[in-house]
Amino acid sequence: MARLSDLIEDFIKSLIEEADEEYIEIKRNELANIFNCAPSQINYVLETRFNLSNGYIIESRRGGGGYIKIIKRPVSKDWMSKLISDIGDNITESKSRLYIDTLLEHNLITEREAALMKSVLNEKILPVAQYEKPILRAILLKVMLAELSNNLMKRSD
Amino acid sequence: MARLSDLIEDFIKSLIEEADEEYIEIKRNELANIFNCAPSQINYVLETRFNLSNGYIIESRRGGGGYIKIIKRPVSKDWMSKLISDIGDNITESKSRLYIDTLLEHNLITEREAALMKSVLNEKILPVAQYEKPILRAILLKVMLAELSNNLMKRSD
DNA sequence: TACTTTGACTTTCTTTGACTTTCACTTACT
DNA sequence: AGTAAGTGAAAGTCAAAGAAAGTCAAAGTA
Repeated sequence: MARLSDLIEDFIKSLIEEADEEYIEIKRNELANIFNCAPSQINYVLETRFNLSNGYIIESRRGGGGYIKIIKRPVSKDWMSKLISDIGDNITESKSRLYIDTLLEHNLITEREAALMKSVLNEKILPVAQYEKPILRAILLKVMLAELSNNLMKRSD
Repeated sequence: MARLSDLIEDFIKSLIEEADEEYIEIKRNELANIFNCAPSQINYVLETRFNLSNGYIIESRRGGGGYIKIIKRPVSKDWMSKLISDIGDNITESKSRLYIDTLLEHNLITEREAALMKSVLNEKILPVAQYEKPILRAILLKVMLAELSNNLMKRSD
């Protein structure tokens, strides 16, 4: 007996497949309606199947005209995915700077982009406990790399 | 389906686009009439999409012959530092996206930079407790803006 | 035991409408 | 003629209603 969550997962993936772009927008209630389930079930599916480590980014808005946008980041099969898995769950500031400098050296990002990325990874500004900083930094770096991956891949192969 | 506020926003922006000057004058009631909405809806759009932080100034007059003047003003380093202080110590994701869109509109950043910035502010990826997200987001946004403003300064004449 | 499903409650954003304030123009009074 | 009061035409304010999505924990299931 297929789990509901799996059906919803497949459905969303096929929507993305059919779409011209690498993302789709859904209405949570509509989707819940199609599958005749609680709206919060959709959130569960998104959290468990469409999170960053699965290569997806979610954006949403509440209120009238609200929506959920599911963006696919094809980070799986190229060097970028290796980068991302290399980073792991935590990373020091100096290591993360090295990654960024490498991208810069290969002209994959601009000086300003590098500066922007570094600014956010700065040890001093991260407002969390000492031991959590490398964890937070790893997530921030990964999400930025994922964001860039689309663009970078197009140029690099 | 599409938010009424967004339609009105787009309409106003295209009016400014077409205008010879960097401003337009509207009649609140006429505009409300075009969109078949309550006049105060116009105020809502102005407050949320055409405020100072978004790079616009509003001037108006009541009474007979009244009008609303919407002025698009060039954003500068001064504007940026004002924005930084306006942000305060917490901010929602949608507000922060609006600010980034403003930078983009005024050609202070590229599409890729905008995407990069938005990615780290994403509600779903910030790995901290719910109530801390707006706080962390404010810090990240401000540090990136500061970095940009630095960078712009170097370049600028 | 871990994963899934459900539902009550919360938060965010938008839309509407009743009421208020301001302004230009007219009318009335000295 | 000059001022004061009245009138109607704007725009402003604010709170309530509406429309989504988010959260969290309890209950169900494999």
